[in-house]
Formats: sequence, C-alpha cells, structure tokens
Amino acid sequence: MVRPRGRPSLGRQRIEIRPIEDSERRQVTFSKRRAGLFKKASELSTLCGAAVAVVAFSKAGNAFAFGEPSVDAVLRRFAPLPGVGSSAAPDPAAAGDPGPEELGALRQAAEQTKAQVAAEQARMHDVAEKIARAQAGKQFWWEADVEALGEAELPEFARALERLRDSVRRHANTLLSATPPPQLQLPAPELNVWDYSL
Amino acid sequence: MVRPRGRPSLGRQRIEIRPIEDSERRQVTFSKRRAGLFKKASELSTLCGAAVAVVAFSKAGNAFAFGEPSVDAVLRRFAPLPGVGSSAAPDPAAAGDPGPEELGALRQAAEQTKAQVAAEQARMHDVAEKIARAQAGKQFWWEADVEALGEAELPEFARALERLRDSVRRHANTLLSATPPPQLQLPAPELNVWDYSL
DNA sequence: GTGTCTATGTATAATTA
DNA sequence: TTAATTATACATAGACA
Repeated sequence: MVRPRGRPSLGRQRIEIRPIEDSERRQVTFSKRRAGLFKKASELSTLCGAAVAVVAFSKAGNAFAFGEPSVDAVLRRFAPLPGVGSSAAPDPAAAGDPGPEELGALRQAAEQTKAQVAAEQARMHDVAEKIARAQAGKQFWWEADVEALGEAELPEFARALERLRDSVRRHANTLLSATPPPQLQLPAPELNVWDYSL
Repeated sequence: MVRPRGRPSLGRQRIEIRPIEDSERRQVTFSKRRAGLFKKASELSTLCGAAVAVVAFSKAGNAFAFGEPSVDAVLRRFAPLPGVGSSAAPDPAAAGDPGPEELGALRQAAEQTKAQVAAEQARMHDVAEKIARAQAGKQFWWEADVEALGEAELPEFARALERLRDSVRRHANTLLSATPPPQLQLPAPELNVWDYSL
C-alpha cells in the first residue's frame, strides 16, 4: 500500500525494551528519556512531598543527576551506611564478564562457598524453627524481628550470620577483579539538575 | 453482563503539579508514581545500557530504591563527587565542646538510624527477587545458593547479613546485660564489604 | 548534543470490585 | 488495603533542523 503523501510523521512507534544497538538512536533515546525520568522524579517530589534522587550514567560514562531537595541531601541519608558514599572505596562495579581463564578459580571459590554455606546450614539447623518464627509474616528474611529471638539462639545466629557474610565476601572478592576507569567531570551546579558529562 | 450505559469513569483527569494535601490521595499517588518512575529508570537502563539509581523517601519517611546493576554500584561511582558521601555535612560544632545539646544530637542520631534502616530495607528490595531466585526451593534463606548470585547483588547480600548481625548483637547485649543501653553508636564499619583488597 | 513536530504508545486520576 | 477498569493526559519514536 502506498501511504498517502502529506503525513509528516508516522508518530510514535512502539519499541521493545531491549538494548538499542544503534549508538546514535541510543544517545537520542537516552537524552529524551533521561529528561522524562527527571521530570517524573520532580513531579513525584512536588506532588507527594518526597525526597528523591536520581543518578544516571550513560553508556559513554557521562553522569547526570537530579535531586530534590538536592542530590546530596538525599544520598547522605544513604551515605552513613557502610560502604556507600565512601570515596575511599574502589569501583568494582560494572565489571565485564569474567575471562575464561578465571572460570576455574571462580568455580573453585564457588565450591568452597557452597561448602561453607552447607556447613553453616547444618549448624543453623537446630535454631531454624525459632528464627523462622521470628520471620513469620515478613516477606523477606532480613525483615525478621530480631527482638523475637531469645538469648539462647541469638549468639549462634549472630555467629552464623558473620560466617555467612565472610563467605559471601570471599566469594565476591573472587568474582571481582578488574577495575574499569571511572570518568567524571566536575559539577556545574545550576539547579538541582547536574550534568557531569563533557 | 451488560454494562449500564454511561461512563464508568471519567478517565484520567488533569492535575496540577503541586503538593497534594489529602494524605490518602497523596499516598496512592506516591505509590503509583514511584512504580512508574522505577519502571522508567529500568527501561532507560535496558534501552541505553545506562547505570541508573533512584532513591525516594516518602513524606512518612519510608525509603524506596531502584538500581541497575545495583543501587550501591551506581552510588559508588557518584561518591567521589565533592559533598556526597563521607562526612561532607556542615560540622561547625566539631571543634567546640558539646553542651546539653547532646540530647538533641542523640535524638537526631536516632532519627538518622531510623532513616538508615528504612533505606537499607528499600535497597534490599531491589535485589530481593534475585536473592529469592537463588533461594528457590530452599526452605530457609541461609540455604541460598551463593554461587547463583551475581556480582551486583553479592555486596548487598553481604551487607544485609552484616546489618542483621549487628542488630542481633545489639539485641543480645541488651538481653545479656541489664545495664542501660550502651551509647547509640552508629557507624562501626570495621571491615568494609567494598574493600576488595582482602 | 538540543529543539520542534506529528501521531501514537503509555502512564495514571478517578472510580469501583 | 491492594487490585482492576476506563478514559484521558502525557511521554516519546521518528524525522528533520
């Protein structure tokens, strides 16, 4: 069929939510949608009196942020938590896929972790029921009501958590190796919207 | 059945972007728009390969967060910026000696703790599904297959464990010693999950 | 990289189950 | 209270400047 001439545009077309290959189209989409996202965040804040922060890094590594009342104000509420917002930590995030040569070590580490978890599980078995009861009604285990636990199971619970945490940390250490170079420009604070891109 | 003629609804109505007074309507709006915001953030990330983090505190103080690949991963990249993270808060009283305002400070610390706990839960929500998947079929959370967790959620998993452990310890201390609560000691990040130089 | 335009896909305000 | 419905307001893909 021949489209009648005179139609200036097909209008908005439906697209699938999947990685856009074409870098030009991706860049335009990022720009538009980032603006839309910030607007939504702003409206949410205004309408509901909420404190909202949005941080976005484009694939090229340029950073953009929006915050109400300010990015810092919101992020600082997160910052006191261990490891977040600390400028001392390296940036292991966004690491690519592990190389094939790393798979061996990775698998081994995973095995070890698995064994540790299994051992942990065995140790935990006798307090399982009580802990499960403390967790009753909660959707996720970390919402468990610690106060419902008696003094008998608490120490073991704490020790178990510590061991598991260490296991996880070791596993994480093994998984992460490469450290991609972060690239950031300095702020040009106009409003609450910051653009750290070139 | 036959739908009685007449419009069942007026459909979406236009609203001004200004603070919603009615708390009920505000809560509903916050809920819906937060979901929409997170979805938009997710789509931006997927479409454009961008790293995105969104943090929102409702007026009531409840915290919600979304992050791809994870909230922490994104915020850590943002941390090196001046004023965000670490101790960038204005602290003029640090040099002087604390007076009776200590009470106020304590109260504030308690507030902060509350916010931190809320924030922690919010952050865990966005990895909840992944962890739940790793836990699939297992009766208890500590049976989770750590191997199945990716690098993005491992740190959060580890930190959740750490937090829970600390909670347990505090509670244990309270239980075991009938003495008045020790100082509200907030951060004690002895070991940092993000320290991969182990 | 941003702004404009059109036509259309999507988010959501109000309502109801 | 969390979920559907409906009709409409708004966001945005594509093309161009």
